[in-house]
Order: sequence, then C-alpha cells, then structure tokens
Amino acid sequence: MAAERSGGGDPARTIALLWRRPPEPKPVGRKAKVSVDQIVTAAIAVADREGLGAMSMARVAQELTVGTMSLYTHVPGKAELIDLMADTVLQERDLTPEGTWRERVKHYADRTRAVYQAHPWMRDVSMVRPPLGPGLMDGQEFVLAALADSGLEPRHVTVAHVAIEGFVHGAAASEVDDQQLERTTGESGDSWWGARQVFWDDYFDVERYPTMTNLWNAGAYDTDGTLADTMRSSFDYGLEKLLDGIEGGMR
Amino acid sequence: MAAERSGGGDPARTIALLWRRPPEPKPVGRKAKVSVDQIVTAAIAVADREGLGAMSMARVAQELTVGTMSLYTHVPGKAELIDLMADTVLQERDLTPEGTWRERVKHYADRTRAVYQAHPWMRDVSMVRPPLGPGLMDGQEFVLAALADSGLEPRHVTVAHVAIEGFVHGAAASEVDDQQLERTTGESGDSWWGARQVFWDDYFDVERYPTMTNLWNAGAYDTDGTLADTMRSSFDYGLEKLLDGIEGGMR
DNA sequence: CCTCATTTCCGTAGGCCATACGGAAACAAT
DNA sequence: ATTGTTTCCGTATGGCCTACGGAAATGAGG
Repeated sequence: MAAERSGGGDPARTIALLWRRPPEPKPVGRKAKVSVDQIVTAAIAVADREGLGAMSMARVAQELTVGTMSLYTHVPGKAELIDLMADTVLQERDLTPEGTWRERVKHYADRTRAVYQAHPWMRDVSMVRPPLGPGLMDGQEFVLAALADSGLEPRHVTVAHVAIEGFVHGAAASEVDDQQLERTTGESGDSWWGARQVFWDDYFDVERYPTMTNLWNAGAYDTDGTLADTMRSSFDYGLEKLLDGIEGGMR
Repeated sequence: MAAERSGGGDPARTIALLWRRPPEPKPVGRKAKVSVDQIVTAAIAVADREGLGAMSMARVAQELTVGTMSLYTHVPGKAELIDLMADTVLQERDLTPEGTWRERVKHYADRTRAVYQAHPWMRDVSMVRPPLGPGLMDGQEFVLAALADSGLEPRHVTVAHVAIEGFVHGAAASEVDDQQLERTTGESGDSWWGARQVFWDDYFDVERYPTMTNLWNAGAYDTDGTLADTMRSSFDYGLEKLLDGIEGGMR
C-alpha cells in the first residue's frame, strides 16, 4: 500500500516512547516478558530480512516467542512501531562535525545513504511527518549547522535544507529500491531487465525515440560496473551539482 | 507495505498490455463485460479518491459492478494493474518541446509534478523497475533530447538524466506525501504538527540543538504561506540549483 | 434448432493482515 | 490469603489476493 506511518494515536505517548521516557517505575504487577527495545530490535530484524511488508505484529511477536497481543501493551500500534524503527536506525549515523561545510553535508548524505543500504525498508517510510525523535533531530541539527556555517542567509538555509533533505532521502530511496524488490520478489535487477529484452526487440521504435537510439549508438549506455555502481555515481554526481548550485548562488 | 509493483508474471504479456496490443481478435465466445481500459480507469479513480491502499481488486470490481475474479481474465494480477495505472497517468503529461534545454527540463519537471499532484498514489509506485510503456518512454526521450541539446557529452547526459529523474520523482513524491496522508488518515499536516506542540514544549533541548534555536530566533521559520507553498518553493529551488550545477560543470 | 468449441464470468475457499475486547495469570504489598 | 495492579494472550471481526473449477454466454456449422 503505502508509507503506512502516521501515529494516529496519542502524540504525547509516541514522543515519550521515541525519547524513551518511561511513564514511571512500576514496582507492582506481573513482570514484563519483553521490552520496547526488544520489540523494536526484532521488528527491524524482520524488516531488514524480509521487507516492511513482512513486518507484521504477528511476525514480530513470533520472533520474540510471545503472543501477538502482548506487543500492544508496550507499543500503541503498528504505525508507532514504525516510527520507533525509523528513528532508531537514523541514530546509527554517527555524524562527526569535521571539515568544510560541503564536506559535512557530503558526510551526512553518505551516512544517511548507509542507513538506507542497511535498512532498505526505509524507502517505505514517509519523512513528511517524521518521527520527532533523537535520530531525526540530531541529523537535522547537523545539516543546519553545516549550512549555517556556509554563509547562507538564515532564510536560505532553511530552503536549502529542505532541498538537500529531499534529494538525499529521495536518491537513497530509489537506490535501495532495487535491493528491496530483489529481497521481496526474489528477482535481481539484472534478471528483471534481462527478462524484458523482448521490449527492445519487439516494441522499441527507433523513429519515435531518436535521442535514445543515438545515445545508445554513441555508447552512452555502455557500462563497466553493475547497475548498483551506476546509481551510486548518480547519487554522488547529483549531490555534487546541487551543492555547486547552492554555492554558486551565494556569490 | 511497500512499492508493490513488480510484475511477477509473464513480462511479454505485461508489455503487450502496456502498449495495448491485444493478443488477436476473438470472434467466438462470450462477450466481455469490461475492457482493460475500463479496469484501469476505475482503478485510477479509486486510488485517486482513497489511495493505493484502498485500491483492491474487489473494490475495483465493485466499481464496475462485476465479480472480483472477472478482472483476472483481462489483467494478470494486481502488480500488473498498477503498472498500467502508472503508465497511463504518465501519459497525461503533454510535453511540448519548446524553449532552451533548461526550460524544457523545467517543463518536464512541472508536468511530472502535476501528475503526482493529481495522483498522489504515484508516491507508492517504485520507478526503479518501471513500466516500460509509452508514458514512461516518451518522458525519458523528452528529457534526454533536452540534455543532448545542452552540449553535454553523451556519457554525462545519461548520468545527469538519472540525477534529474531521481530529483523530480523524489521531490514530487515527498511533496504529495502530505496530501496522501491527509487523505488516508483524515488529518491535515498543520493539524498534525499542531498536535505535536508538546514536543517543542517538553522535549526540545536548546543546548542540544543550538543551530535550530538560532535559526528559529532569526525568524528563518517564519512563513507567510502554507506548508504546501514551502514545499513548492523547495522543489523549484532545488531543481534550479541542480541545473545550475549541471550547467556550470559544462564550462 | 441443436451441438459444440471457445471465451468470459464469478462463487468458494485458503491463508494472510491489524486490533478491540475481556478474561486469565503473575506479582507486590498488606 | 487477599487485594490491587499489571501483563499476557485467545478469540473474533472484517479486510486482502488469487488458485481453482464450474456455470453461463456466444458464434459457427450442421
């Protein structure tokens, strides 16, 4: 379906969970078999292996040898669990503030990209209404600090920030899409394209697509590395050009 | 769940459907109550109104007053139906080749953005293994022609193309994310942020986030328009800077 | 009109999913 | 041993996709 995060429940409860502020100590009552951390860890493990689609409450409970409904004692629902998962993996970026502002933005992009590589299901998590936890907030502060040091006006810092965030998450997402599809469908990108050879043979119209034909003949699509390499270069190229443009606008 | 397109079935069948090449005329047998076009149109209508999550085979069949399983006579399965939907709405961009190469790329970006605006469920459709139909192909040809006219080397045309494609789809996707969430959850972005006021009151740490605090105090987050306006400017700003960078790299 | 091959229509059934509800079980304090 | 509190979890509801196979409709040939 979709980016199925939203946190329909009580926002205060979700935010308290994100910052791991337990409601209060409970010396009385039955001992808990599982903790929030265990649930989040197990959920991430399932999603890493089999995709977000396979991360069901029943599946996570099974992983912890616990009844499905037990999870609801610790976590309001599935949407909130996804919030917790996302913020947790965003904390894996350890962002060291070294170098020029450009180097720091590049560093941020690389670390974020690494998160997506390690957790391809992040593709399916919308960042428009993000989990307001430490993982997200620390990243924002890091990029904003770099941009503020660049000499941009405060006003332009915020708009450049949104553009960079959008590019990084968007590019990282489309880069791991391929792997995620491979994981869920069991078919690799190369094999997928290979199976569609029939398209180039029977449907591609040279007259309708002259530019593609020319580029093909000019060897523009000859490639040494894999499809993953190509996407990686595009990520770097695009970010570089975007930063060039931002820098150029300052002078 | 996810970007639930993949076309696990026979690729040749799917491609034939995308280009609307019927297998052959059938003078014999029971008359069909519905056509492929009707199914695709109804599916798009449902997804437009209620999101891709609500676009189930049963729901589409209901729309056409037909049994659920009847759809499978005309369409291999849900994944292929989504392929058909995506390529159909991409055909709605009518791309007129006028102006400089930059103007044409901008034109392409705007038309693609309009598609996402009209069909927010496109956010959930992965473009990594795209539907190889006329809608997608015509768009690719258009951008490549613009870039080829720019004077870029063939080699750089392809990498710039991937970067632009990624930016446009990524930015358009995150721009409509908000609307889609509003549609499915019934809560607007403003109301969502408002309900999380508690975060700024009780959790935001001024010492931990000095840059954000400074920017806030400098009025960088004061805004005249809505959240949608802000995202729109970022889309334009980011594309502009990306094209600046690409153009600058040529000299 | 009847037969028959061909095509489409679609009911049923199996195996998934989230989660509301409410009772059973475990534990600390009295 | 009782009581209050908390956690655990079985059941049930209403959804989803689609494999299977039989019923219904249609045109052609007799």
